[in-house]
Amino acid sequence: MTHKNLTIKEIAQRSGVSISTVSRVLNNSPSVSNEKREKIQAVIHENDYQPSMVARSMVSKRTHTLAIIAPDINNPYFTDLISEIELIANQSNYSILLFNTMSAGNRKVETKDSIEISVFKSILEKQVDGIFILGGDIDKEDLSESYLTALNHLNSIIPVVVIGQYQNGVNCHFIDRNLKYGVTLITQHLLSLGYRDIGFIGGEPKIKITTERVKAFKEILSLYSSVNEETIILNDYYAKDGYQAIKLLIEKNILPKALVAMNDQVALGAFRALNDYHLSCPEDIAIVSCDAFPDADFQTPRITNVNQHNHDLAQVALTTLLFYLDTTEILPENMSQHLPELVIRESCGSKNIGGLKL
Amino acid sequence: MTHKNLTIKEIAQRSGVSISTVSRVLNNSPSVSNEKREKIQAVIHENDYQPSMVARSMVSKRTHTLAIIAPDINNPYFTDLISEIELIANQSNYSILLFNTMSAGNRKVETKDSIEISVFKSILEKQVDGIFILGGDIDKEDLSESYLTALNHLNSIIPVVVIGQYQNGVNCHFIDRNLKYGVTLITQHLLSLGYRDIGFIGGEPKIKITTERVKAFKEILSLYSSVNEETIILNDYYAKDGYQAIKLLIEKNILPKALVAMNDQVALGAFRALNDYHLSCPEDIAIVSCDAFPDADFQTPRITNVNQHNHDLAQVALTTLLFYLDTTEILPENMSQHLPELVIRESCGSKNIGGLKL
DNA sequence: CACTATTATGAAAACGTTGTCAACACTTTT
DNA sequence: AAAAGTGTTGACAACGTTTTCATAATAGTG
Repeated sequence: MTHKNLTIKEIAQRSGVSISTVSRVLNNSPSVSNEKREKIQAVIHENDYQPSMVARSMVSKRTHTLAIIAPDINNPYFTDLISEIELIANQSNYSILLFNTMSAGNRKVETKDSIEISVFKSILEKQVDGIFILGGDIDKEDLSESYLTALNHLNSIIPVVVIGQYQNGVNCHFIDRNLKYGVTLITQHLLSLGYRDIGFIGGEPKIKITTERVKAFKEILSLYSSVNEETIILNDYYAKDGYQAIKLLIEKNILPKALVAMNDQVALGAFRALNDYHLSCPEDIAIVSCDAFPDADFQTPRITNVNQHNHDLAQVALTTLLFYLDTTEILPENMSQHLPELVIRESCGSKNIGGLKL
Repeated sequence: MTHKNLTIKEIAQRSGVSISTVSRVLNNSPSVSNEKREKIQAVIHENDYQPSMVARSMVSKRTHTLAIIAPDINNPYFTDLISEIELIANQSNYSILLFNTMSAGNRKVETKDSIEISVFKSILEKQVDGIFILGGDIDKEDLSESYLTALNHLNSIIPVVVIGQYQNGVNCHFIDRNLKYGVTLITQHLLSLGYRDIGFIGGEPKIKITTERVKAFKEILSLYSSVNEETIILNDYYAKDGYQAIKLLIEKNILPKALVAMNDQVALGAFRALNDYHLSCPEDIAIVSCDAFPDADFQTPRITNVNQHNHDLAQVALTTLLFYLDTTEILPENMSQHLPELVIRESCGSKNIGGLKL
């Protein structure tokens, strides 16, 4: 803390030129004599001079910073997205301002005034160039009026890209997650293995990700079998919830032959509960998941799941946002993204049952 | 993007006062007549006016932003720290600029010029008020000369707090992790259960976290038994590495009776490998871990491990950094933090062996 | 050789705040 | 009644850049 960064003025003085000329070499303007350019560059280098982004932002109106709003950065789904966005953003010379709204996860906070709305204020203050919303309030089926106005106001000043399901009345750009396709894929896999008695576990009830998936699940299941509402247990997205779901099904004595879990964590919790009741997957029950997390291939049993290609999602989101940064007012067509991909491992019991066809 | 944020000038005009007066109400200066204050506040509210942090930073030299440099935000250890730091920082009105250096993890990048050094430059540019380094290059046993100068230069301008082991020649403030204590604790537990043939798996070889732990492991083990270097397998911090380690030990036919794993992920990978060889934990071998990750209690077997109380670490780190922000030049005494805590579950086999004492 | 392009340079305004200072209108003190 | 204090207010400099504009120096043209 003894040192301080020099200013362009001091660089100019030490190089014996004007501020303007230094600015020119900083911005690679061609109209500077080689002699002075070299001298200036030498001085810059000697003093480890870094131009102040703050001052630059002052005039350019750009902070080269993007905000990410995520509800729970301890959840692998979000960190996967965040790390991918961060990577690509850095390559395009943008930094990431991270806001963890804690509106999901172990340490979830319930307040009457949404944390997210107050986060919007901070973001406005910070004058980021663009904003990603990865989940949280935006996923609720019943958006509050105040949240909606706050979000639309935000979006009217700074472009917002939401990774999630489209919501009526929200003006932001949505990157759709193709939620239905993934569940359909994996439920179909269970069906094609011969399972008919299939339930669904995990996911918060009034959240779009959950409701959309459950809806798609019921649709496909009802084509081949009947839906038993009792074996659809919605609580939350974590291991404890898979555990609780299994416990409930067993206690009520309605454990089905197969289950679709919201994600790998829920599946993990389910495995644990089964073990505690001396049952095992896939012998006694098949369990698959809609959302792959990093260690699926190391769990016992290895989890049959759907790889949602979140990396790819992040890429599309960033491209979209960068687009809006420059070319205001024009809407791009939906960009391509990889479709969810079924990854067959052990927990579906495909090895045991062995390819019954539909 | 149709709207734009007003400036203080426009607020002043619409309120019929000078810029200075508006600035006074923004900063709660007492010397403003009630009449004008109310008028101005009304105008501010009507227009959703947010003062520009950029302009404020320009004059105050403070951005109210802290940077976090982490090597792999897909690793629960880091997200745990990040989310805790973010939470407390927000409460103190600081925002978090996140830099993921990808110097660890699945997508690790190797370059001749350290990514971290280039991150230092971005950070300098952004003029954050303080910096956290959570891991990465700083943990290397042999720090490169260029990294060291870059880091010390950075720290001479912006205060840096490192969560990690002290390094000679680095001037930053270090928050020590008490690494030794945790391994000692858990190794002692194995010893007290009667195990003598104990190995160690996981962790990158030339990284301080690893070397410190292995050293402590050897120290305590050698008091009661002999150390077999062959059963110490250092590769990396992830599930694949636990898997690989077990595979190696089995192939060389030197699988010990118990293993200390670097962290829960390594343990998970080890469980998986055992299963593939039709062995099981803890019946055939006990496996415990030095670093707890969220789902330890849902794995099969439930993992006996050490809770390092990382939350607490984050708290200390933030307090330290905030201290340096205001009171330059003075060193605070080490703040208290929770000691690592042994959590006995199943994977140590304590239930089977049942309390042999040392 | 005068006249116009072209290139290199610096002065000064602008960005949106805060902070210092002076000025004004009142009170209060002497 | 003059002096001194107190509470409100606005003008203006400052923060570190970029950008616009004018100008000086050089080269190219008829």
